Amino acid sequence: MTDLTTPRPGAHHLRPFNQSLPMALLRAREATMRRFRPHLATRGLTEQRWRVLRALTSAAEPLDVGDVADRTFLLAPSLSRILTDLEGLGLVHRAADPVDRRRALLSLTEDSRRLVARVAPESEAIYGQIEECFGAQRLDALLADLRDLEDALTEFDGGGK
Amino acid sequence: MTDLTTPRPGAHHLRPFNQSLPMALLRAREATMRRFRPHLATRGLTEQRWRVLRALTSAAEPLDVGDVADRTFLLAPSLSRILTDLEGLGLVHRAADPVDRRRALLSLTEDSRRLVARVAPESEAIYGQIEECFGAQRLDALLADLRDLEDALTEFDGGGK
DNA sequence: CCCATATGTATAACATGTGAATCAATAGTG
DNA sequence: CACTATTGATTCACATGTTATACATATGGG
Repeated sequence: MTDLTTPRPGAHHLRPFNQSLPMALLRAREATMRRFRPHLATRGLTEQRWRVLRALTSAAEPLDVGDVADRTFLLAPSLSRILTDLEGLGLVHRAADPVDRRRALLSLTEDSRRLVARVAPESEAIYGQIEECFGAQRLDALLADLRDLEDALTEFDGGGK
Repeated sequence: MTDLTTPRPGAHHLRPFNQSLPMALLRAREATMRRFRPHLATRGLTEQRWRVLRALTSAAEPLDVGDVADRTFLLAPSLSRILTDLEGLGLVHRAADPVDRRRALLSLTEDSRRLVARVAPESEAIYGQIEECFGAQRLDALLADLRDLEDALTEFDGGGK
């Protein structure tokens, strides 16, 4: 039987790449999102739009674009387009910060609050199914490991960015 | 102290979404890929192109497009574009399957074998750094958990797709 | 006050993700 | 053999990811 895991001298070795970390994370995420996407789609929401609404929902004060970018893990160009769309749909209100007019202060509209109130329970129900499938305690442990991994990898990247 | 984790009756509950599984997976993956992307970029490779080359490298026989899609976890439209690019760069050879002329059989060129031979060791070195940061055993455990999660979530999706 | 620099957003350009539609070739059926 | 359904692959349309760039406003010296 051929050994696929041990490097042979003189030959470059590549681990079977189903087992590579980036692929594993990608596959796990895709399996997870497959549960949520159809549900969000029925409300005209994409995953990213939903993330923006959630970030604004959980904030007491209006947030500027940079705040939302950090919390949603969206890059500025993507976020800029998404905000334009959400504003067009009447789900987000944009206003210039009176103190620093470079900043745009973002807040939810009444429509979007109602939308969030409808979507949130269904979304939590799906999350509950996932906890049930995988085990709530295991899921918590996995989340902790993922955070540790992120911290370990980010630590030496220069910290700031 | 405000309880942020228990749903209150009458109010929809949303878990603080840094703690949500999709976000955790996204962040962990991004932290990981930040390590690999600059390295691949110096060779003119994107993450996805590299996945295609790896899939073909690890296969003994030429693969058809569907095989590569499954192994790389790329969707057909993305893969189709990437193959066009890779063919244009002289890194992949496309030939019609003589038996079933719908299929395109894909194989590496000599150029791409040389490229893989140069990139693979550097890529493995980065992987080694990650193992060092996080701990090799912990990493293995994490990979196993991720696979379990994927299996648990996929089990009831209808199996086939 | 003027300038150079830094910072917050937005745009541009290209590659990929995602779902739907298309097209060619094959397989099944009568 | 003709007709239809299915399959492998591509193309289309649109949203997002990613990097580099542009633009406006602020900030900190001279």
